[in-house]
Amino acid sequence: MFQIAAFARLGGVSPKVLRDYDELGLFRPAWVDRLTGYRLYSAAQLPQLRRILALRDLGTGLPEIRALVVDGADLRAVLEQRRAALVDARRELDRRLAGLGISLAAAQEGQAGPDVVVRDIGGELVATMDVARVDGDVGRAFYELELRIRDAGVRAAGPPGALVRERPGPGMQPETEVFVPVGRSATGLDVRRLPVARAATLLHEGSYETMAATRRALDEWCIAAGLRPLEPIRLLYLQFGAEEDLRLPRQYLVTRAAELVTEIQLPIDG
Amino acid sequence: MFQIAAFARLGGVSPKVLRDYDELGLFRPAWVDRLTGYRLYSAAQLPQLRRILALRDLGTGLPEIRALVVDGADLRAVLEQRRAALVDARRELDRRLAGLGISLAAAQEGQAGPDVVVRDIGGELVATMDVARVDGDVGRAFYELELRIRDAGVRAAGPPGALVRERPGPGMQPETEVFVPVGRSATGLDVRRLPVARAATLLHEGSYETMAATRRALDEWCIAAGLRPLEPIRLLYLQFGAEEDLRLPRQYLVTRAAELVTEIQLPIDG
DNA sequence: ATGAACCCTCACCCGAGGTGAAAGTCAAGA
DNA sequence: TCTTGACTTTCACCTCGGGTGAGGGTTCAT
Repeated sequence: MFQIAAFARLGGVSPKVLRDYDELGLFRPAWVDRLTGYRLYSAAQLPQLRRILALRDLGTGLPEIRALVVDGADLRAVLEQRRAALVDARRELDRRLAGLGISLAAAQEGQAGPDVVVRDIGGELVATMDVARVDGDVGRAFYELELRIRDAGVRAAGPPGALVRERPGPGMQPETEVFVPVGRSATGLDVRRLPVARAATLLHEGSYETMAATRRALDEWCIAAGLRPLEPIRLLYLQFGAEEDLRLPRQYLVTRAAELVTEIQLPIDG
Repeated sequence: MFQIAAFARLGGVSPKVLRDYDELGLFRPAWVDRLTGYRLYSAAQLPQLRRILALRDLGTGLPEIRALVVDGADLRAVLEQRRAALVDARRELDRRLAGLGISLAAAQEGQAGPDVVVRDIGGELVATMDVARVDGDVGRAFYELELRIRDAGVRAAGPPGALVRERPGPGMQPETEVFVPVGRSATGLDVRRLPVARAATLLHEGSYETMAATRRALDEWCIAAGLRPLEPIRLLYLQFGAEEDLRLPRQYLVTRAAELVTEIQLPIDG
């Protein structure tokens, strides 16, 4: 029989871990001295501890390990699930490393890399208007859309945006649809829910005239990260200049071009 | 200006995170209402938040992010360090996935996979004896070594083991050296410190006659995990049968072959 | 005036342990 | 027999990056 420190050394863990596992009912000592409370472990217990540690290294939670080791739950199901989780983690890791490479290359030249954030977007209820309906004039499309929203007695619930299909087909012009988040549907409005999607997002600061460069940087980032960009992309006008009678919440208005903030959201596959 | 919930949505975080970052001094709202305590954020702050989130996604700790973003520490050094950490994590992840593949294949056939644990070993002070000095008789080598240790007035500090060079050279026989951990050096003993190394470890239960199969399983595991095994391997006799007058701590003694426990430690590269 | 949707602080919870205090146990050596 | 040092025990509190909920204040539209 081994005292706790000796056994912990054999297992490659700390005594505290063994005491915690004892308390959790996950791994109990072979013998506990009634008088002193000393925990004593046998060498035959070591393989069992090793199994627990192997599962733990796979990222299995302690309660789940207990279900497996103590209650005899289905090992294969858990292993399959752990594999899926590890594969996901690996993909995520690869993406981070690729982005890091770009940031480091930029840092080499004293610049800052693009702060791309991959996250889930969408799910908002929005009122939409196709820009083609007003001769391709985005500004006027927003104006008309706001007018309609006001007429319908609805309030904008967030910053406005646009869905852009950059390559709707060979030789075709980009198709743009503008939208404004709304709280509820109403007659006279084209209201639908934006699909939820995973997207690589990058902020563009300043004039819209320099946005193409930011758009390209996002594309390059995605390609480096091994992500396949999808259509349509989304633009979110987080801070924009507009006529006062666009009845958007005041907070999105700004006058100086340098203060414009636009988010480019590039949906990705997987 | 945005209230906290709206700004949190734009950043893709929860309001609690923004409040925590404020308290940490990591990211403060552009304006705080004196009367109500309401935090108000500007769109111009969003890029800064995104930078923080990008660093966080790389696994940078919040205090370190603060050093970078608030105190203007050296970004490149941190990025390099993060890259090293991520590369390490990726290697670890690949290893776990490979081991998981073996376990799943075994589970497919209703068996249990080998519970290989990769960890750092070594660093102990040991008294050694070359088995060649007693005509290759391992049992006798242990006996002689124990005798010497006793004569030197030293106590064994742990289970005995062996260093085995399985392929010392083309056409050569394995070379074995036995050792016993000791607390201190003494005259008449060959005492040295075992080198610290990263090793894939696997327990073998039962008779020594079936140990070769366990040894092979460990080798296969390493190859699948893309690890290069090194020499010499270490065997640790965690529970063994021996004559009573080997003055090892009583706890390592056992009589029945089924209760023998031996750890095979295969040093690996990286 | 009232309800809904915000906001504030404060306190506690999670996992998987690390750290340290106060006190008990045990074996070897003087 | 006494001391010393290396063990052990329990208990409580800390870590990190948040989540959750209570209790109470504010703002806005109806």
